[in-house]
Amino acid sequence: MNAIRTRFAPSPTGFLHIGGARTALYNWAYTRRLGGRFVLRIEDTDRERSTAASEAAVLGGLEWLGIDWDEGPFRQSERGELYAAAIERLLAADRAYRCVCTTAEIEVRRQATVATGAKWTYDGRCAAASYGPECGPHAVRLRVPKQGMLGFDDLVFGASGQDAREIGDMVIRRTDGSPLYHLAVVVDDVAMGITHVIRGADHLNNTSFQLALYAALDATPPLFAHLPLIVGADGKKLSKRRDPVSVQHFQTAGYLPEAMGNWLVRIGWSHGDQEIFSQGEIRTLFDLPAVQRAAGQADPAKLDWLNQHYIKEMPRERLVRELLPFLAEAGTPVEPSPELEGVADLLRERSKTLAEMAQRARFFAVTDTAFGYDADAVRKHWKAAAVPVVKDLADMLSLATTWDIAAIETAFEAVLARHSGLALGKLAQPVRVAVTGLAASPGIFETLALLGRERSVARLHRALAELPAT
RNA sequence: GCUCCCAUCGUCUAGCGGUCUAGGACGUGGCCCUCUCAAGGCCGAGACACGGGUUCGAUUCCCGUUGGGAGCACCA
Repeated sequence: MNAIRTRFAPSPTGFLHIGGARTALYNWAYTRRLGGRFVLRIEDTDRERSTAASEAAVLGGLEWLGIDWDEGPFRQSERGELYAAAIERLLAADRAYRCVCTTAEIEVRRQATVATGAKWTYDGRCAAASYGPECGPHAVRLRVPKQGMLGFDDLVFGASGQDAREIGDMVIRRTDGSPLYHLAVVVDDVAMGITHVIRGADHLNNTSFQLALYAALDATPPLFAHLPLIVGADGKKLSKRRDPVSVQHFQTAGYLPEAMGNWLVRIGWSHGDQEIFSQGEIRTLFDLPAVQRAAGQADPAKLDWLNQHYIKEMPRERLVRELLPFLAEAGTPVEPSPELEGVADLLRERSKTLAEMAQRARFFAVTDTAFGYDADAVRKHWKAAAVPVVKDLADMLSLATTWDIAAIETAFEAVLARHSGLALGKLAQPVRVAVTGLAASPGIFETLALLGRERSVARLHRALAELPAT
């Protein structure tokens, strides 16, 4: 049996959309599992809306997600002769004809038809006229069968298709000579030997017309698999305005590509009760029959959970590498160090995103004099009664000969005992405020250990000198 | 409006006639742990849209209703 061939065919009209990303992921996974070839094709026939920058954004998004392709990217804007030749062939075989109706004329007739409550399809006025190339400005229309069923067996939706007479003779070449989307798609899919077309369900209704195109081109249609759409949090179509839709948005917000892929693959697909899928599992387990038919909502909270899961599992070195740009972005650039790795380790259980982690790492990345104190934290924990205790601790720590968690804990215990068995919390919280400026942070011993003796003591002294006790 | 599609907890889903007092996960409420925040553990609330059939038996099959979605271009 021959290897399957699939394709992902985005329009570079913005950034990589999460719906498109999922379509690409499904195509990729399906193809990889079956050992086929995955083709990337840029549908940029709409030159108004297509830019090199957005094409780069789409490609970059795919690469970030770990989706690789075997052929392409091909650009439809570079394949015009192919479409022109196909249209000429259809014309020569009388499977298409020239139409001199203007859009204004058609609009009048369309209105009249719609007014009767009927569905409009082109009325075939030019169908029998046999206009030649010299008929003046004209479009080209495909002769679509007027009876019978243009049906297919969708790999996800099952028996699909519609009555041929619902379709009408569609334009395949504009008056300006440019080919229409459907023509270009079908010609390309035939030329590229695509065996499985896996795409969004918004194309389900278009498929019948494309089937007519395959027939007119004497080509065997591929198998089709339509994917339910991803809808917004309100159940409505994703809106660029309301919903975060671009993959790049999530990337810059500090989400990991594996979390993104895991999130997307589970919207509309499942494998029993399994929730966590590595990239490798996706490509060995994904299959079309398990794809859902109902549109699914993208739940950001689930993404957060997934992202934290992958942050918790990530090897220390890579975590730091991923975190670095976010630290710089947060205004606290810092060089990699064993201490930073330690900070990342403490923070991985407390961060949903890398951006959040960078914020939490601020206490470590910021210089000892540049960081500020959270007013609420100071008011709540920097009590007059605590000041002498903190002072004691600062003295004790400044004399410490070893600096590790055990030594710091011992110092705390000694100070606490000296102050008639004060609870640890009464000391830990003011120290936390002095050293991080915040009421919440990783464990206080760990925090001090990573900060080092110099910085810890300096911050305690600074707080003692500057903070108003209440 | 017309054509097509879809319908299990708030969300993603398991379920492919009896195994369902409907399972899991996220989220959510409570408890435990605890120097804070998390993480973690335990417990809880939470759904088969509705109405008809078919069947000994429907979450599962069929038909309506309702609700949602998509498509109806010389856009892609």
